Amino acid sequence: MVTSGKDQHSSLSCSTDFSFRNLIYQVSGEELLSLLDKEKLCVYAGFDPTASSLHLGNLLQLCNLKRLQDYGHRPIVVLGGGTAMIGDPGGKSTERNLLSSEEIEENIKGVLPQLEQFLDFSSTKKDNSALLVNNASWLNELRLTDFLRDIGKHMTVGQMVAKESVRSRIERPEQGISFTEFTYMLLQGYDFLQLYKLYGCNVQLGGSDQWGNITVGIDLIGKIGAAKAYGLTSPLVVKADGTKFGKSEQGAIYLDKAKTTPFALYQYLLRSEDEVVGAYLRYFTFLDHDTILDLDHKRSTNPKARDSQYRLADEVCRFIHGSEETEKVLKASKALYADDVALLTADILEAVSGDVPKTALGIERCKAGVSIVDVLEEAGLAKSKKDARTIISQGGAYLNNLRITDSQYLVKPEDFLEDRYVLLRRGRKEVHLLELSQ
RNA sequence: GGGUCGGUACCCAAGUGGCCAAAGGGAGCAGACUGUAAAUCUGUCGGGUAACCUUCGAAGGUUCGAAUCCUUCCCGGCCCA
Repeated sequence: MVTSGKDQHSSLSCSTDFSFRNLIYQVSGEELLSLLDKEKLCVYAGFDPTASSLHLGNLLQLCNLKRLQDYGHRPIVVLGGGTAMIGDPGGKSTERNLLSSEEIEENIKGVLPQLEQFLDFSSTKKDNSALLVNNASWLNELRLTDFLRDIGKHMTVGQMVAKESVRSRIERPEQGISFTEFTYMLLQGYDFLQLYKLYGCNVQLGGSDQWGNITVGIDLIGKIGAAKAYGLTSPLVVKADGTKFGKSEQGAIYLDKAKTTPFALYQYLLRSEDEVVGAYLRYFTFLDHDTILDLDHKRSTNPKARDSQYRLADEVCRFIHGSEETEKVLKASKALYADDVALLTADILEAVSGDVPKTALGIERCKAGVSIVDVLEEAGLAKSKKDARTIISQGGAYLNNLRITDSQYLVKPEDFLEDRYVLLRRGRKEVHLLELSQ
């Protein structure tokens, strides 16, 4: 289908691009694909502010909105200030703890600027500048009796119970589902209806777990608005072992650099498995098809070079944190993972010191020598002294990229490169900077 | 409310008076091999350098000695009302 040729990308149709990238899991109405190519549509995706930052799990929908904007469609980002009050039962096996409105308010403050950075909201861009709305603005105004008459009347309990998100919870009596969460789909459906009424928006994007909620909206628009609306879901993004993408052992990988450093984000992506990196390149980058196919080819012929992983990490890091930050990360990654100690100049460490967790060590204490075990524990690289000893005895502790094998080792001022920094590392992954202080 | 079965470390799950910090599996962590991948293999996996300390739903009790026996309580499943 997709042939080579340098001019492909610019002339590529929207639906072809989405198909190539394997972004289409379910569509309601096949004609949506041709509409995407022929007309300028208004599309939306929602994000519930359940944390104070977006995370990698949200990235796919953000990229999709951006792609569609690039093809001339108008994206609407719905911030779920209202729906976050209720909690989506989808994807959860047990009842959620409700967030307070203060927490949601805080979360919105964090998420808002992030959303604004990924799409073009400038009004100069003729008619498809992005729009950001908070569904609290209509949901919190909604009167229960009106809602039940106008919306609830159109849905049967049978339909609602049949939705996967609800059924899976009901079938397991020990989990159950509250009426509150049961109602969630109606609120999301109402969102869609509102957006249709206010902005003529008739396409909703989401992950595959959103399908049930999206179809509720489509039904409502059909019944109340007497219009045709569409839904498009993307596949669930998973890692090679089948678990959800975007979670590390420490927790979610956030897009906020205060929560997850650009360095950590870059490293996370760099470690993507061969089996899935091709999919990630399609999902999360804006590279043209030839480049992606070329990377596929290189990966199968010379996997050792890890071209795909490097490119993925680079592209995504640039997209999220910008080029300047990414250059620093590249430099840091190169230096910190080099076996050559000579590369570890204080300059480089200085440059990366913002990207890597850091602990101060007093010079007076240091003169007497500080046990490596204590240092590892204080830096948080080991959760206890025993853990620190274990790691040392197993050969997983490094000081300035040299393996420490003696748990009696004392850290002294001369270990500090140019009297300033010591680079600690646990295993292959976790690095920490020690800074000499007065 | 009655009956009954259960609650063990991050999760699943053995253990039913001393040999139990507690089998086994999974996850995690580290190492080897590699490519900062996967698979595989090895080690580790409550805290403490150690003596030892804290842990088997909670609190008491019996005993030289309790995860294991007794009492009460809390929580969950199933059955009956």
